[in-house]
Amino acid sequence: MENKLIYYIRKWTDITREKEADVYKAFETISVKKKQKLLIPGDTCKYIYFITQGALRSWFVDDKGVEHIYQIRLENGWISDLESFFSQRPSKYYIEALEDSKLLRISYERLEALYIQVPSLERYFRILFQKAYINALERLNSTMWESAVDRYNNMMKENKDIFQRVPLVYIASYLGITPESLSRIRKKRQV
Amino acid sequence: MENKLIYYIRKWTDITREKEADVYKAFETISVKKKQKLLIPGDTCKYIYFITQGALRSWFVDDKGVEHIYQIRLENGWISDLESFFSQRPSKYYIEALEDSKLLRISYERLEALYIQVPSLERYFRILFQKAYINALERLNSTMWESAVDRYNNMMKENKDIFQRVPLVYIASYLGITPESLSRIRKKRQV
DNA sequence: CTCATTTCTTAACATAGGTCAAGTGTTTGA
DNA sequence: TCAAACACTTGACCTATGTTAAGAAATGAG
Repeated sequence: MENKLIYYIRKWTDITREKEADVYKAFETISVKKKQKLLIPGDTCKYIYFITQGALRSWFVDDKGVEHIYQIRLENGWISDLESFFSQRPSKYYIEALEDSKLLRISYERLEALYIQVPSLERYFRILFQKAYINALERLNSTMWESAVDRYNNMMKENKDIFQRVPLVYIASYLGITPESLSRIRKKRQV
Repeated sequence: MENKLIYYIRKWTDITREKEADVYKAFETISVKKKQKLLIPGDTCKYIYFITQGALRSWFVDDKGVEHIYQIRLENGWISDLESFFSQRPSKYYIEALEDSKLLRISYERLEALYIQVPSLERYFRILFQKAYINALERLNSTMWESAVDRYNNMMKENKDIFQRVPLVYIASYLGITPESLSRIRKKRQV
């Protein structure tokens, strides 16, 4: 199998070849063009997406009309609005491709059925959310207590690939600062 | 059963009375006095704790010696350092009781065994972490994009009980501001 | 009941990062 | 292929929140 999804499930759980096939069959492959939107506010998020190739971002627009990016994801990551997906209620987020991308998607009903058919999947997602939660708390601590410069440096260290592929405006927003500030930080660094 | 843990598991999963008993037996009940510590930096977090009564906080100390609170939890919540617990590596956090409290605790090995014995528990924790992750992202967005005043007002609306039971110094840190700032915010409000 | 400690408030001053405005490259799509 | 849209930078100025320092109020242990 050419994608990493099955690879990760296999890594974290005991799963039979047969069940792997069930999982694989439950996902649909889709291709999206750069700038194509997978979700807009008001719509309910029908799918969660595993990225096999490409890059996507997710953001919301505040009352003043300013965009705030809360996720940037590359291949082998998941993207969705989980709150909308799991509650099956309208989302406040956009999801859009930053590059032409290839995705695996699964719907809410299909996933619920699959949890029952393949209990290892429940374990996989338990571990996935556990890690995601720990990461989110780390990002929270860093946003609350580190300076913009430190956050920039950390991201440079840990997600260098994102800087090569994603416009700085989006990275600035993801870091919680303005593009102007990011520009100044980068200027200082080079000296 | 007098505590809410089984209640929540029952609410989110299909679990038999027999398996409920297995879960119940796997947890130990402990009592802690106000100011008693359950975890200090350098130690590995041996347990996750479900609070049946009381209040606890968790924090870390930065290189300048400043305390940063990242969790405040009341009864019917969980508290732990998940990163240390799941990796079984040393923690950088403190956990301490803010009031005399009663807790249910389970060790890493015991929990891993219980997942196998009671698959519904895997589902319970999958849903728990899913919700926790969604909350952490909400808190992140609010920290990044809302003013301290808005964060204070939201917390007042959603966690009024915490204000009645926890010193403001801790709440300020949890909100990502100094006690002085919180004091100013509260003063303005009353006018 | 009382002294020590903890918690909270206030004020003067400092600063990181935001805002506004303008300008220069660089893609992109008709 | 060339205008329009996007991406990035720079500078002058502004503001929310931090820092430092002090004191008042509340709480708690002996």
